[in-house]
Amino acid sequence: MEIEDGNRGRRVAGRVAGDIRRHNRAVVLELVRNLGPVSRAEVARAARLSPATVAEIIGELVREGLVRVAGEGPSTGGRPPALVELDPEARSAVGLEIGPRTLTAVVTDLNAAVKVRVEKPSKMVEGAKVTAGQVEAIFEQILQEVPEAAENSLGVGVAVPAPILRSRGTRFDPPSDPEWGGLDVPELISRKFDAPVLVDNDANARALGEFLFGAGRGASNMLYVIAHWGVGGALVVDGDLRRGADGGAGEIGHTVIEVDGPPCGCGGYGCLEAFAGRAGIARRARRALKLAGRDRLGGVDLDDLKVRHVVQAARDGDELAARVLEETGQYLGIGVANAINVLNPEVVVLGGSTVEIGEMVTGPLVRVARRRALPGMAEGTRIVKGELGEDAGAVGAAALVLRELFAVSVPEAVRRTVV
Amino acid sequence: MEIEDGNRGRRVAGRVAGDIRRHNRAVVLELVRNLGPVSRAEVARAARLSPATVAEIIGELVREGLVRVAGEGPSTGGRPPALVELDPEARSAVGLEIGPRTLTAVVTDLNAAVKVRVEKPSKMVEGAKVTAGQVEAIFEQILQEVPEAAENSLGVGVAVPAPILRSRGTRFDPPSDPEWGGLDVPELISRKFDAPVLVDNDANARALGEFLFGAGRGASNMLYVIAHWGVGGALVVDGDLRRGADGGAGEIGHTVIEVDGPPCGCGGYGCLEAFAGRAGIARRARRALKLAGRDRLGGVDLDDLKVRHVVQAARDGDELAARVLEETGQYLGIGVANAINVLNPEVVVLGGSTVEIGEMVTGPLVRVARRRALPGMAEGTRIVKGELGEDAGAVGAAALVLRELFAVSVPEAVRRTVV
DNA sequence: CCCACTTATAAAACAACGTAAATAAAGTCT
DNA sequence: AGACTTTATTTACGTTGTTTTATAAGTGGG
Repeated sequence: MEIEDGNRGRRVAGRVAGDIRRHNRAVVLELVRNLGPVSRAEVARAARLSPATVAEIIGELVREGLVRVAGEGPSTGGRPPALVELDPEARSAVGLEIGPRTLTAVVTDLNAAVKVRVEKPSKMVEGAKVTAGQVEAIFEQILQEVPEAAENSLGVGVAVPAPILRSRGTRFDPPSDPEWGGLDVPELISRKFDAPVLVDNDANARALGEFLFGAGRGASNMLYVIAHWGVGGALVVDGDLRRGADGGAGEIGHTVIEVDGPPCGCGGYGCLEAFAGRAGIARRARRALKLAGRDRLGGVDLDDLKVRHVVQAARDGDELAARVLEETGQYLGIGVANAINVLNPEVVVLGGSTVEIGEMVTGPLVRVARRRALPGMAEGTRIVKGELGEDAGAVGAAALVLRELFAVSVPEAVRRTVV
Repeated sequence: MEIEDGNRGRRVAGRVAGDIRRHNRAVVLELVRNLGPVSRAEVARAARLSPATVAEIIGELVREGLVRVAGEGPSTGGRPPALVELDPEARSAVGLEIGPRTLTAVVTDLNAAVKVRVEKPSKMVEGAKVTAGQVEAIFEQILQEVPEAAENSLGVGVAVPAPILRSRGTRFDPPSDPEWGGLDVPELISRKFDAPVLVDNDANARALGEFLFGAGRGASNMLYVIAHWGVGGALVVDGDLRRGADGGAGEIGHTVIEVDGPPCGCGGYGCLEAFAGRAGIARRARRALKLAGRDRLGGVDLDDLKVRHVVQAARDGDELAARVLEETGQYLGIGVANAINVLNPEVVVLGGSTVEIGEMVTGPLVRVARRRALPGMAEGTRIVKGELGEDAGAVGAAALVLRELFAVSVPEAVRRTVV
């Protein structure tokens, strides 16, 4: 119900009765989801709505199958409540993560629990055509394993490793690969799978997943940080994922933490990613080894050194390697501290392979983030690892769809929907 | 209508019919304000509401005196429209800025135009008692000059140079002065002036002023930066001022831009403020002079060197001083670039005395901000000086009150209101 | 064991709000 | 002069949530 008008870009629109109903329906559904088996009366209290209204909405949800009765609760001095809960099997959602080397798709229930998982190798460097073929193959396989997937599904969410800017379309061109040639993801998927398609970048999708179903549940302000090949992020401000003016918000990886720092892949200098991205970690490791007069690490030549070798060496007790990882955490901690100062979130959720390295990285990360944030600012901030695990990208993509059901706030204006 | 509930901190609340009316009233009033003399029909189109609804709401606003008819517009082939516009004189607002050395109060109309201005010197170092007395004196003077101020006023906004955290009260204790002793601003003002009082920190107030009445008008995403004694900021995200989880959002001044940089007043190292705050500028100037083997600048001894001496020297052609100011702009530009990457705003508004130095600072600031933001990110971002001038703080404080009238989105949960 | 008291749920009367359609008002255009 | 257009107002109506009332189904004291 929000529109763009001539008012210099500000969105202003009136509301009608249907908007109230949509809002209250989402509020009730979200409360039923979160409070587990719960009585209508308690939902009414939590939502600040009258019992009558809540009863009617829940009746509607029960008729639609989204909510089911779940026995009777204990009496607290009166008639015992009839409990209701979300029926997670009522509908499903599909999430597809297009990674640089792999395609991962999941079919989830309404709790974002993975029910079917399909993975196919597909290196992006092989071009858009090849990836398109693999995407089609994935959806064929999904339909084979779950023939009713399309009808039962709320839609398909897609996470792509590139910004989805308002000023461009759903066509997806990774910035790292100018030869790619463009891939109109919704168009492609709608050929095989008859459901709405929503596309967003992978950091936003993961953030949304953690916000709705993972470590950020219940927070109003959340910062998500993903440290993988690059370093990215996404923001939840006052209860909703925020994309900024053009959809590019959250790019914490290219904030400068060293004015005259090393060059970064983005063309700048001293970006966080130049220190704590994969390439940056390897670069620092090589430099440290050279300074120490060593030309090998755990049997690997300097020129072939990858992050996994550094991790292995650190686990095997190599102190230099351990220090490189510690510094990685420290750099990330500074980036996180900076973002905490700007956003003052109540929770920071960390994801990505660099975080998965473990305590060697996250320990210093958390310590430095707390120490270098403005005193008082980070005290109330939890800094935790994501809960969505290895399939966070695909599950987050599914969350793009599930959000439509649960999100209380008005959905974003930028929705890339086909059919 | 938003409440805190047990749902792990997330705010969820149902809406009722009255919420619709409140929302639509604000939408209509905001459109009338922004579109100047405008017909009911045009407002209806812009608001996506039916002509009937808009007519009724405007009738209500006219009866209340907030809106008045302003002649007739030209016919476009049919009945000529009766134009309506905001009557800025209908009500007033009071804004008080408590600065480190000065108290400034303004009485404004509904367009935030200053009608009365009262200033009193009051150094915060003299303690809360003295300041309290001066605040009372200011309101006495206001009531003397405009006896009807209290009845006519929507309320009093107060901007204080300290974070207003949700976790603390309205009691205001500047972090720089532990001896201060606390000042309950709403309580104090309500002794003299019978109107609601809203308190926020100065950066938030200024940002709100620029957003509603100044350089940020019409934007949805805005970053405000104030470079004065320190460096601060505030955020508008998706059409509303955002304060973060605890009210501390926007502290751009203490983001780290140099991992091993110079110590900052906050206890950290390499913060933006350590380079571009007043103390940082003076420190860099002294250091540059020493390196150049000079012990004076424009007749001033190194130990007494203040920013104003650097500015004077630069204006008089001193190249070293000019370079110090250029670097100040560059450091600020890096901080702005970092925030642009995280927030992707459509406009950055600059304020504070350091920005007022002029092109010598803002030129490099804008250039560096554009160059060091992620490619593509800053292209659509305007970077401009604030439009509210010298009284931006006090006018912004008044905006805290005016916002209640115009703000379309739900008002923040944290309102410090007395009476 | 019964009766007063709670608590939960359902149903009916009611009030607020916006819309659609009809009507009136006041112009333009051929 | 007559058809058409645009703006504004009035009226009937539908949606939505609330309040009130009734009903169901427990608890607890005497």
